[in-house]
Amino acid sequence: MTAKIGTRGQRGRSSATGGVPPRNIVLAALLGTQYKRILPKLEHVTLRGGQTLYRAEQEIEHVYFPEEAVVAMIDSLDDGRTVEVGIIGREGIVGLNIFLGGVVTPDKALVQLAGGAMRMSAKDLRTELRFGSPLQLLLLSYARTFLAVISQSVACSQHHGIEQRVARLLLTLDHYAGSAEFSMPQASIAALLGVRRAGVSEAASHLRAQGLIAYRRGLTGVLERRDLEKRSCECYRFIRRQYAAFQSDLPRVLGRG
Amino acid sequence: MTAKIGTRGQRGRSSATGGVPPRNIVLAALLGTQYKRILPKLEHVTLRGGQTLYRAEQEIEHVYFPEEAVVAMIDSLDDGRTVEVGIIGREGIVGLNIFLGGVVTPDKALVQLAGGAMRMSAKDLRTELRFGSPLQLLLLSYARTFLAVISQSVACSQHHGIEQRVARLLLTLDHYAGSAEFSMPQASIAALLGVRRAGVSEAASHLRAQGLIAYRRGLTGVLERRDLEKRSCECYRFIRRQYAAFQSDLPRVLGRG
DNA sequence: GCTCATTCGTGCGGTAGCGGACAGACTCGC
DNA sequence: GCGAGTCTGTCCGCTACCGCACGAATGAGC
Repeated sequence: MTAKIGTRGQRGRSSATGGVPPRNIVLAALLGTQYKRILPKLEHVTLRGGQTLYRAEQEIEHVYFPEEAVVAMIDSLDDGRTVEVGIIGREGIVGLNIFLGGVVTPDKALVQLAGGAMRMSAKDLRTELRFGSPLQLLLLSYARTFLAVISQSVACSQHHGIEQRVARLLLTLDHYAGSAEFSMPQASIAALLGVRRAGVSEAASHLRAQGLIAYRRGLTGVLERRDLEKRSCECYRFIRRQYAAFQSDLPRVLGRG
Repeated sequence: MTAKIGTRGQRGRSSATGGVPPRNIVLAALLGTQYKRILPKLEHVTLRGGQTLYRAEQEIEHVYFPEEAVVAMIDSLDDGRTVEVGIIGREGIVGLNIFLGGVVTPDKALVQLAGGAMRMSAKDLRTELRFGSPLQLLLLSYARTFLAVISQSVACSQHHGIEQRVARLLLTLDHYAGSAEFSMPQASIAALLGVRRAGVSEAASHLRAQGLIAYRRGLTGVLERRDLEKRSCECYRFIRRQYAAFQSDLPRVLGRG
């Protein structure tokens, strides 16, 4: 039952100085259009797990284009209870609100899985957006995707049980994780789902008993994606479909950039 | 206990042919900029309660700028269970996805309170957006507001009880309703919150017992806003704050249109 | 090898909300 | 005035999850 859990793998990181194609797919989509111009404004950073990128209601300084890193957008209530409203990996952008004309973020952004990301200052992004076209359209399209995903999250937290949601989350993290295992203690899962850690414990041990996942002391891995998807709620597939549509729609969106 | 509930009031409606300032605040914000040009493309319609404006995954034909009408965006799961992800009245727009470059809507749009709305064809909106500036910025800002609201909805459905959420919903409807009472059977409330009607029945009779609301046979009215707000979750205030910020931010947003 | 912080399993009583169901009350149409 | 349809109140057993709490296992640091 401890299969596959051991030393964690970490892939090499790309350089910001060109040559290597960007790992973040939003940036990759800009290859051949704006990418060369914005490249100097991009900076490569390594995000640590647990790092807070944004605090709620605070001014945003940078937008992030994750590579291996995975970031959660988290909404906190007055009494301190939390819930995740979106998981962002190499298919997305952290800092959508800047693009949407805002200055602050309503949510907290917390790094879930350590790894590399490219970032750009909010100021540069605003300047860049004046040049308009490709980046603008891309971000509009991403906003649409994100809106659909978060909308599904409302239904998910209303109607789906803990075990299904744990399965969904682990599938999502596994999808973005560069390695077979990733660091994710049950307490973090509980905070993301907005439930008790004890509830996560029960769900996780149940999934482990069926051989779908493996974990020990915060190191978690998905063993059987297919079967785990069956245990997950429809939301995982829904979200994947949204991101797939986002990507396959890019040619149309950027068509006459 | 049946105070104030009787014949329902309905205010007069504005004409699309100019003169009268628009009742939808997004349109109103365009006065002096784009409004005159887009006016001929706007059409006044009266929306019936229960009317479906969009079905999920269906192509959007019109965007709506509600006046007295109130529309709910509803997410449905495979098993038919539903939940509301946003209530849109005269402060908003139905059809954000078109603006965001989409063609279809992920959610269903269902008219909750009958009333007037202006509408524009999706095609005209797309054309209009090419001219850019004011409308574009306005919609970006609205998208940001909507994102914050829906994000709070996730936390709300995860952490708040039925009674609090019923209070929140009724406050919201009352805010948009032109009349003191509005038509809203418990079954509809239950569908919006994604809970059993029986649960709504208990919550509502509890609130009524305290004299905060009144209702009979689908006709509901808020009697004591202040006290009802205390019974509601923080989400109501949060949402009001977002919309207030949206409005007070309009000068900045449109500043150099 | 021992210590200590972290992580995980588990148990208990309590509760909110579920699914299903039914009866009473009201209202509209005829 | 009557029947049909709608809306609301309520009841049942049941499950999922809560809040709280404690002990055991693990692994990292010394």
